[in-house]
Amino acid sequence: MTPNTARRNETSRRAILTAAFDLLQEVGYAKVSIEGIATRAGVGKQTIYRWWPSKGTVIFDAFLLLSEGAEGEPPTLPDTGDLAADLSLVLRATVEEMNDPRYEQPMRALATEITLDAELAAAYAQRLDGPLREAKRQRLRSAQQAGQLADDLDLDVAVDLIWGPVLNRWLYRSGPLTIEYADQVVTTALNGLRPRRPAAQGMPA
Amino acid sequence: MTPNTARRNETSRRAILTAAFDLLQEVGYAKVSIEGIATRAGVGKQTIYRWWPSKGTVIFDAFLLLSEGAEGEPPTLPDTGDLAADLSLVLRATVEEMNDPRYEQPMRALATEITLDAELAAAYAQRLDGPLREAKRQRLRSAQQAGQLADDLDLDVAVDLIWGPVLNRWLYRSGPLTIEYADQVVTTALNGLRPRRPAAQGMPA
Amino acid sequence: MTPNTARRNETSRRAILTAAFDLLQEVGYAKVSIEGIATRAGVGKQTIYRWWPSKGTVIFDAFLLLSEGAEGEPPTLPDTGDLAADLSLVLRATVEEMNDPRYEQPMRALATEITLDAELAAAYAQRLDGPLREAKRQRLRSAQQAGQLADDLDLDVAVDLIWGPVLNRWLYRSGPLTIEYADQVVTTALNGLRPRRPAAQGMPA
Amino acid sequence: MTPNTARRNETSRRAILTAAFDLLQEVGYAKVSIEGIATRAGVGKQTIYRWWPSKGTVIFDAFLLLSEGAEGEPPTLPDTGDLAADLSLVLRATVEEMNDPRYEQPMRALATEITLDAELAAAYAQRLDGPLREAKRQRLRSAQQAGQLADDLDLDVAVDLIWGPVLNRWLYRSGPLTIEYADQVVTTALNGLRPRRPAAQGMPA
DNA sequence: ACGTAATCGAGACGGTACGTCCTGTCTTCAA
DNA sequence: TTGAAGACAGGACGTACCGTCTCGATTACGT
Repeated sequence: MTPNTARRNETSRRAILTAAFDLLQEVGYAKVSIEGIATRAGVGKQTIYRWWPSKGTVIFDAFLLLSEGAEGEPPTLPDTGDLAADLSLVLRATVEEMNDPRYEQPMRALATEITLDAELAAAYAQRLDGPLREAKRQRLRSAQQAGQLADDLDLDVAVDLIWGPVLNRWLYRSGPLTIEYADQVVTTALNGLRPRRPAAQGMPA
Repeated sequence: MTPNTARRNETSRRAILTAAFDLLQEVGYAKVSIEGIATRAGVGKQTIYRWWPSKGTVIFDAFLLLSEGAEGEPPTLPDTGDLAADLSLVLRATVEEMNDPRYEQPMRALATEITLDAELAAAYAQRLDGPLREAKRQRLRSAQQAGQLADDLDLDVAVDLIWGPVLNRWLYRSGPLTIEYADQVVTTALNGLRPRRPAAQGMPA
Repeated sequence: MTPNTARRNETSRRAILTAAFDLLQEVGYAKVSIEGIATRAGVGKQTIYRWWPSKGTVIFDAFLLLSEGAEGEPPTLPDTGDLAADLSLVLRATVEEMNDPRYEQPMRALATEITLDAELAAAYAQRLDGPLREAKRQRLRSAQQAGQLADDLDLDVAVDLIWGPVLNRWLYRSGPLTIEYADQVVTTALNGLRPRRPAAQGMPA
Repeated sequence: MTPNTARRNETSRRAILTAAFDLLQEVGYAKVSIEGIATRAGVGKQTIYRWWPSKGTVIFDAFLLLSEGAEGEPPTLPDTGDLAADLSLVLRATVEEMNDPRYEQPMRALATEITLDAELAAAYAQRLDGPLREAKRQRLRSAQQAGQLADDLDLDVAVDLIWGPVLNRWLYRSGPLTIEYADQVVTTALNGLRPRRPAAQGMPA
């Protein structure tokens, strides 16, 4: 039933994923069709249907292909000891990527597919977001061990608190997604909404 | 050119929006078509195309119809003086709505449309999310004035910090969306990620 | 279920049938597709599928359209009193039509469809061949009444005996299909295979 | 270039031809595909494409295989001296074969291919119909020499006159194909359409 | 109250894409 | 080297919808 992966044509695979990504960028998610991807990739439609069950999985794999180059070495976040600065650096980069016209359309397409398809969401959580999220958690853990974060802090919640607002503002376009906003999120998340006595801030590393 | 709204058939309008919402719930966004909505509503296709420019706006209006009942009195958040408790109450309700099978599919459909269509996102920000967001801001402002929140806090960032993680976890299914999670987000957002001297908690500055 | 014939677009109908006939002639039956007919006719595929259940019925109707001009007055065979001459005239015309490159491919296509589809064969017998066959029968009946044909002759068998060999030689290409052959068939059918005393032949009209 | 016939796998060849014939019978010409034949025969597609240039030639060879058993001794028609009786016998058998559900679909498929493909028609005339037609001619020649048929009779025309009507009625389903019809054709062909003095019948010239 | 003009349900139309089946070619691997 | 297996580019299938259009039949106005 499942086709023999061993015989798979790697050239066609890459052509399909590249075509899919490029088309997303050029014409936008709504106008991308399997037929269009096949034509652009110089491939028969059946070759797509043989290996991918849905348009969403093609898009997903297109992103996987992008990140394949960096495979081997798992991603890490910078760790200078200054947590706020490190987080700011990373979050600013995220914001810039989200504003990059080359990635915006494809990323929105991926987000859409994940929103609608639970299976894809699981795959995303495991294969695309997984390593990155682990790096984020790791950076926070390091800070926690240095006494810069609360001992009882749930690191997953912490990650959500920092990256959630940014991702959300991007998806819903609920406001300008700027570097300043990123910094505000970092600061506010670190300090909390409540008033804070100055003495409590800026503990030495 | 623009159709005369005065002559619009209100019965058809409601039938279309109800049919759209019901179909989203029953068959999911991907399988909902204008044609299907028209048939289900017992309406000609042209009647839809005459009044709505896209499927997304139909879905949007279907949500507007839902919230029409509560029109007149703008929404407010509870204000018992205990900010954490009030936020927890509201966020728990949000979580429960997101987990309600009656609303999940339609809400995901709306989120999808907003993600892909900037115009729709603006309409959403203004007409659907606007009043609610103002209520959230208002509750926080009230707390701020009572000295429970930092003076220099940007209330929009604060709203994002509280609701962003939840909305995000729901969209991406990046983890279980429970009442406990809602509470954790509230607590962590209020206190911040940094260690906080116990004495400093819940005390006016 | 059946579409409303009243709303049918007559222009499209003629374009489809003309395109079908022309394509048969130009590229041959095997390479004619519904898709090709639709494109050539400048018509959506659905417009063909809406009104015709199969490629065969389209081809059939294309022939019907051709003979629509002559509708009204039923066809008749010439009746000069000289049966052999009249039959020869008609059969020669048939042979020439079969050898006409404009009609050969379409006629072979129609023959093929009739061979494979009993329903189409019935439609052919009734609507396309029917009037013509009646005319043939009528000419023979006239001769029979004039004492030129056997009293107990079954006219349907007689028609088959004259036209069957020609049609068959055309279909199977079992030999050259010439005017001489047509005449031979007429003479042989009229006289029979058996030897015939000269006196029996050439009865005065 | 041309595959080496010596190395050909006879088992596969028979499996293919048998599968083709069986499929024609079971699902009809329109639904038979090379792919289907290969699967049914337990054979790779390439094995078919290697040895046959078209679906028509496969079908043709399937019929050849059927008549292979009788190879060696060329077919003959019965010759009791009573021509009418002998022809009736043979034509009745033909009619029965045409009405046999086991052969009808395959024979229609073969007829279709011959109608559309001149090369195949030539192969048919030579290899499948050839010997049989020669037998028919031979029987008539024998009768002619016995003075039962006209001296100047063209035997090919005579064969067409007898078998043409039957084959035609079968292909076009223009009427019931019965034993009675077969007999009528024989009688009418022998006697001709013209009136015949009773005394002249069955008498040597 | 009455024409008249817009809206309505209905659905045909030219199209695009779907997901499937098949064609004829090619490659891989076992015998 | 042949053959079974099956991937490949490509073309057509028959279906579902798109957004536009045309058809009467209401329907609500403005006179």
